[in-house]
Amino acid sequence: MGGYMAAKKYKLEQQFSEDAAQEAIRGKIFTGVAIFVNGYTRPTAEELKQIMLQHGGTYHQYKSQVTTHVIASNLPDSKVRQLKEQSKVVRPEWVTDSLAAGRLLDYRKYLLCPLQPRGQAQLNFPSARRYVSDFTAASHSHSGEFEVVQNAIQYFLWPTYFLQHFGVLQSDTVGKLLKKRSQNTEIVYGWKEHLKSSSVIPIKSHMIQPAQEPARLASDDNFLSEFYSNSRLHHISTMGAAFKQYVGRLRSANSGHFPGLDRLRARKSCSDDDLLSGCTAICQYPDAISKALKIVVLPVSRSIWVRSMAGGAIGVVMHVDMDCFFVSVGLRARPHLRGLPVAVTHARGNPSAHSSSSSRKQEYDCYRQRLEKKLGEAAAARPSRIDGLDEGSSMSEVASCSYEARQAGIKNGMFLGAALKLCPNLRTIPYDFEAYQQVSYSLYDTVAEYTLDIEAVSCDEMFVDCTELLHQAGVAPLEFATVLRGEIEERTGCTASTGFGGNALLARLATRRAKPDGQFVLATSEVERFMEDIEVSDLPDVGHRIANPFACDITCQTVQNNDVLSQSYEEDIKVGPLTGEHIYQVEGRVCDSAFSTYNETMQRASSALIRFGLRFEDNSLVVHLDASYMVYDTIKLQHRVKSVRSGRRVVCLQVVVISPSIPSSSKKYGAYGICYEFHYFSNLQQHSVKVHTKSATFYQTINDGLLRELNLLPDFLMNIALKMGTLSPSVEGKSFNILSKGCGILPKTLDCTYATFGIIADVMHTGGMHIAPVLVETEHAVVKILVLGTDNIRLTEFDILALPEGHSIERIITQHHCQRDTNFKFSIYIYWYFVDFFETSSGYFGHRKTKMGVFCLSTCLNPGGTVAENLCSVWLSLSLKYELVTKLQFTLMTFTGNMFTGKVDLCSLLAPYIVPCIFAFAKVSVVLKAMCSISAFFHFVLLKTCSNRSLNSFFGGPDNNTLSYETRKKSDNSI
DNA sequence: ATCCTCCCCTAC
DNA sequence: TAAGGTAGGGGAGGAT
Ligand SMILES: Nc1ccn([C@H]2C[C@H](O)[C@@H](COP(=O)(O)OP(=O)(O)OP(=O)(O)O)O2)c(=O)n1
Ligand SMILES: [Mg+2]
Ligand SMILES: [Mg+2]
Repeated sequence: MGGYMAAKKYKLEQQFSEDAAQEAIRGKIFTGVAIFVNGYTRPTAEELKQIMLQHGGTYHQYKSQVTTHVIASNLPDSKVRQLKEQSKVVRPEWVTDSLAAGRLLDYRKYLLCPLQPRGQAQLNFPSARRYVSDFTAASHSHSGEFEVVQNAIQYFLWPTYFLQHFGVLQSDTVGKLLKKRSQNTEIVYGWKEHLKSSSVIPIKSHMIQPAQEPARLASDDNFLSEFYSNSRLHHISTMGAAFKQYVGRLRSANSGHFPGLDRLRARKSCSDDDLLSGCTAICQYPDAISKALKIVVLPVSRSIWVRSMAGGAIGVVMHVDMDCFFVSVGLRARPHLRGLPVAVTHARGNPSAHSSSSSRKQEYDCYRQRLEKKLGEAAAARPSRIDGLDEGSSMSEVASCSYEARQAGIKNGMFLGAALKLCPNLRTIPYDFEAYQQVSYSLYDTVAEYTLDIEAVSCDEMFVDCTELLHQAGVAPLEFATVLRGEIEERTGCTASTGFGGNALLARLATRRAKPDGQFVLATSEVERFMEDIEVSDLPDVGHRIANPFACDITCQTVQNNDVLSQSYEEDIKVGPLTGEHIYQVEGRVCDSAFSTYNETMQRASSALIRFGLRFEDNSLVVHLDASYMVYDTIKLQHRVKSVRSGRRVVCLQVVVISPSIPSSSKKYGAYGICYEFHYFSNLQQHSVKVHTKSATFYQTINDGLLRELNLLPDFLMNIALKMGTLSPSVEGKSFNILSKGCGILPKTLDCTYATFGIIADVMHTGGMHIAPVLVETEHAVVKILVLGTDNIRLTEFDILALPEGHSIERIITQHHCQRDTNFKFSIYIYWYFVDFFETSSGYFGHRKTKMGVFCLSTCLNPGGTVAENLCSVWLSLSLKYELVTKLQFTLMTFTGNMFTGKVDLCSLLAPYIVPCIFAFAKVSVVLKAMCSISAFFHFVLLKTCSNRSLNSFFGGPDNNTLSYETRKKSDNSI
């Protein structure tokens, strides 16, 4: 275990010395050169990076628009084609020879592929202005039938956007090459041949409406619905989102009565002392931290905090997960299979079911190539899912397998063929998605009888904050677990396992120990020992890509050997400070993950893309197919987006293109052999557009834009889809957490450098635990007014303390910045800085960054009032209506940058304290110093339903709050 | 200095 | 036959 950390440390030290070396810049022969290294090279990517850094060049981790040269020693043709032409693909000798020569040599002698086109093709785009206004005009001619889709399509078709962003295709490289390839008869015939023999659903012309007519949904509605109804991944994804929503709905409808609690109370059997020790065993923090917390807390409201923090207890988190979920559900109707190895699959595992076993080998080849494309040469050495499979083996995936099957080594996600090799008498049962959903509802409903402090994870899994519940019911964690699991099994016929811990990560790890059909409490005192048995790869969110460099023994043993090290690290992904901290928990034997149980954000992205079986029969149809499929997706998106309320939007067009060099395609994946995927992004901040999805113009636009301007040969287009992201809840959204990372008007991350602030690091060492010290100088607390557009996009901001007294907010805003005719709303925004210390003595996590603690009141205020009046009204309103804010979540940051989080109820007693406290904070009062001296910062979390109406009634109603006007959008649209 | 964009990665 | 969908976090680096 120490090995990988040694390796990690070595790596970071190298990084640091590189940085130092960079300071002394030598010759600058590579000035203006920006390289990206693709695949294996000699010298290695790491060495090339060094050369670049030391000689004036730039090294890119990923290929980007400004990459001037791609360095590669050996690339498949398809990859060369994929690289855009401006980045000349050259051999690494160009760099080394130039270095040796002391000057930049002509790269053309070092081109990897002589076929590379030289000049940049000029594309003749119509002007953006005309393009958009044409589209708008066409849309308006169908008034009354508009789909109010906040739709990206036209922006993808906006030629200047392509020019700027679509390097790969727009530069004509791939387009031309694809075309060239298609003229190669062998390829074309191969492709057609394949199409005939494959199981692709061919799209017939009669399925397609003429472009002039209003078209319906997807080209082949049957295929789409059939696929979706059989796709397990689609189901679990959809159900996951649905249950997150469901919890929110339960919470809004909650009457405050929890029948489960009464049942628990009735059977209360343990004494208060037992209870207390049961809970504190889980969540007691080291003395130093408990003490520190009390320092913060006690001045605010002694009684509340003392109750919540009895014995230093912060919280008890429970994780619940159904045991082999799909199998358990399936076994309810098949009791005779209980105790046997069982798996849920589509195929029945009958080898004779394959008609042509000869294609199996081809299938495996294809699979291997995919892996290679994804992982590079390393794929060959890595164990893969097709190892040991033969002609008769089924490649149907095992969605879930029973614990008897797991004893044979079978795992979820394996191919059935491989599973049968491990366990020939494995029994397979079919999917039953409806039943899964019903059981899921029962599971959630059961837990919801006890508490609604639930964070849904998936259809079979959730986190539950039990702190309050256990205290109220007076039961110990294990007793609650017994009752709850009994009820779940009774109601669903399936078993669940639960784990308890002081935070979500520990709870999750505890569940793993508890399975199957068990429960496990991970006491604080046990954590260190427990973590000894945890591998890096056992941590959630650490998959093979992140774990690999740490898990690989060879790497660890060869730390001393430069060559081997750099080679084995060459392919590693970068581990940043956050991932590093996450991993550190294993080495440090600590688990103080800042996982929040209350990530109560709304859905912020939505997308749909099938990478299976969807193909086109002939070129003439592809346009219609594209269009209709896109319409399908758009509607699907629209439907979902309506329910999540989009504020800021980023839309992405995904285009799947089959690899031109590999005409033979995978049968398993329904002709999706080896594909390339392109993502084209567009930002819709300023543009809410109505798109008439049924007009002929719509199709024409897609036709022109996608196929002509992308110069994409239809033969190779597999699929296209839309993806909407960065959707943010609007003020009137229900049940939202305004402080969630990346949510709403708050930026996702805020970077400031350590050096910016004159911070005194007065380190306390207490009981072996480093506590972050005095962090904040008083002047670093800031109160701002944020001015937002109606779409929640920030227009401008003002520092309140720097504003003149006595002016109304409205006047300040209009005077300073915004046009009088601009529609806006505003909120008050309070924040302060703190230091994010990382362990530096060991050298592991040397990045020092400050982050920002944020407190935000994103509510409608009175624009006619002065700043002071508004602050006052916020305070009063909150005090009067304290139910609005029901939970206070706080975070304590330790010296190592780890965080402890906790939360307490806000009650009438506390609210009057906490609000002035915050403002005092912002106003640089004594309280600020007191609180900051132990480096805590607070998050307010609006957990309770917070409807627009209730907000308005608190803060004066919408009419007072929003200045009217209307012209901004319009003028933006007519660009 | 911070924001924005694009990408990779992970989980169920 | 088989049905490899999706949301969300992290990281790098250019844009502003
Ligand atoms: N690769 C995977 C993983 C999971 N699932 C589905 C089937 C599982 O039953 C369900 C829940 O996933 P879990 O990770 O909770 O696994 P199980 O519930 O099957 O087993 P466990 O007892 O380990 O929780 O999601 C799937 O289809 N494909
Ligand atoms: Mg499970
Ligand atoms: Mg699960």
